[in-house]
Amino acid sequence: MSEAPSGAAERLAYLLTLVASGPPRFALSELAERAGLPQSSVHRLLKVMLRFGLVERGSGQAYRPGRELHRMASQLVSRFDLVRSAKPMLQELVENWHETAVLCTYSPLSKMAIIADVVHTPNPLRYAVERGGEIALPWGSLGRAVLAYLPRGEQEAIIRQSHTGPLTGRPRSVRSELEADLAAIRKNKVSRYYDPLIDIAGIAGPIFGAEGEILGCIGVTMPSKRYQVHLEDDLAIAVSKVATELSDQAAILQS
Amino acid sequence: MSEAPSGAAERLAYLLTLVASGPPRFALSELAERAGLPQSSVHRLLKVMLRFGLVERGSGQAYRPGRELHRMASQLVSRFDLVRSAKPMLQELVENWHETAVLCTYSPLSKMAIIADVVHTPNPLRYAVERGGEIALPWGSLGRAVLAYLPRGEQEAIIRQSHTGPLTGRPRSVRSELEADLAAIRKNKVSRYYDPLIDIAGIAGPIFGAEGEILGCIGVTMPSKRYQVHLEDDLAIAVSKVATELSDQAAILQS
DNA sequence: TTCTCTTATTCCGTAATCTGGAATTGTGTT
DNA sequence: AACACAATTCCAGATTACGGAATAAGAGAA
Repeated sequence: MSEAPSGAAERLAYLLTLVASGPPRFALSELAERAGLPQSSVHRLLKVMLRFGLVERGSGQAYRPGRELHRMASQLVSRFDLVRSAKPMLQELVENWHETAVLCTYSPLSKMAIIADVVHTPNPLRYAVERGGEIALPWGSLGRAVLAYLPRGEQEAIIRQSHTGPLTGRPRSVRSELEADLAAIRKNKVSRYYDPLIDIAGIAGPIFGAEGEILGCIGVTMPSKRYQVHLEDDLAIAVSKVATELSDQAAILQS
Repeated sequence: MSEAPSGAAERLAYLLTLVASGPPRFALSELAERAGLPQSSVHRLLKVMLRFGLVERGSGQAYRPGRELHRMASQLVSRFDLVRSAKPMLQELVENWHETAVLCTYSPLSKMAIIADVVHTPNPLRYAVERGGEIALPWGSLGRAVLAYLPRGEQEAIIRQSHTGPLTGRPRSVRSELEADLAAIRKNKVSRYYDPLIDIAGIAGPIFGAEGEILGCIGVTMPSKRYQVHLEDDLAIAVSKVATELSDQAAILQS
């Protein structure tokens, strides 16, 4: 998606994603630059979006995401709001296990997991996990909980195009090893990750939509030292339980 | 917007609104029919939306709203979720005044107010107000609370194109009368409506966004007989207070 | 006010893309 | 296997998109 999209339809879709994830106020030229498109073209498309209420004019010459976009958003969200449903579960996990609990949603466009919500551990030693952060799929418990359940083709593409770890800079583990890990995740319905080298570990469970597609994951992360305490399966079971519960909710509310 | 949109960009935007407000599963032919467009054209556009994750394929040959669309939605909603913020206020209004409380959001596209949430009165005599219902702006306290704050041009267009009331079938009140009512609403910051003929009455307050644009309104509706009880300003003040509070929240969270 | 600078908007010839009916392929069913 | 129905592809005609350059409109300063 890094090449400039061509054709009015593609460009509109592209601009829409930029607007939705961009600031609440923006200039035409700014959007044009972010999009890598000529201003006159962006202007023309913006006029269409304006007519459909997807963007609006703000004070001065600024643009802003439109009310129609917000309305569409709340329509979709009201059907099943993963973030809202998961909130109490994240809190409960932290309550019971004193480790940072994270909810990720998978973005099929960027092929990454995006941190949708976090509840931090009370422990002062913790990672700076922030809402909106992006997680590459081949590393960590969270990413792999998602990766394991993507369709083969998508998996392939993701694994092939990412060669060095985001934190370590090391080449990723051997292909066969990763495959085995993913198979294990599918078998146990839980993703465990432990890397003493960069002192990070975690346990995560996948969340599925109404048609079995992977929506994201929920899990806990911690320094690898503290992971020792959780070698038993009780934390894994707890994580798996909330993940399943969220999947069930998604299935029910869509049917 | 009833004429079939022309041009790829317009059509994509149009399809997007249909998908977002449509069922969680749909067929191409079904969407084509709803859109009033030939299947082959819809198919071509759907392919683009597919590439951007705005729609996805479900089981069988079904389509469904895409995860990217959901992600965009939760990004937007997390900034300011009017519906969520208003919920406790609606409940409080019903608690204190025993009349049905309603939250509307304005849709600039359809130029109507849409019922985003309702908490019903415990009283058995009540109107069947339902979430998702559309309200024409020139009638009732809710509609007018919005209409009063639209830009002149938009107001004009709406008033001119709607001639008979949705419930009564009567011609709308004289232009000058309506203008005076709207001016009064702007002055009092509250919209009062009382129509014994169709036995309906209500009080509503406008909700504004960060840049002063009207987002919707919150109010109470009741049979006109019970309205007598609320002639004093205390209910109006209560309604106005929650409306202002919601506007303030919107302003803060966007800045 | 008037001037200046910045940013948005319009213009317009070129040509790439869109268009939609018809034909084809695919899917699920009897 | 054969059917019905839906999705997908094809293709020639023409509408529309394209973007650089010119113009207009705002914002800010003097």
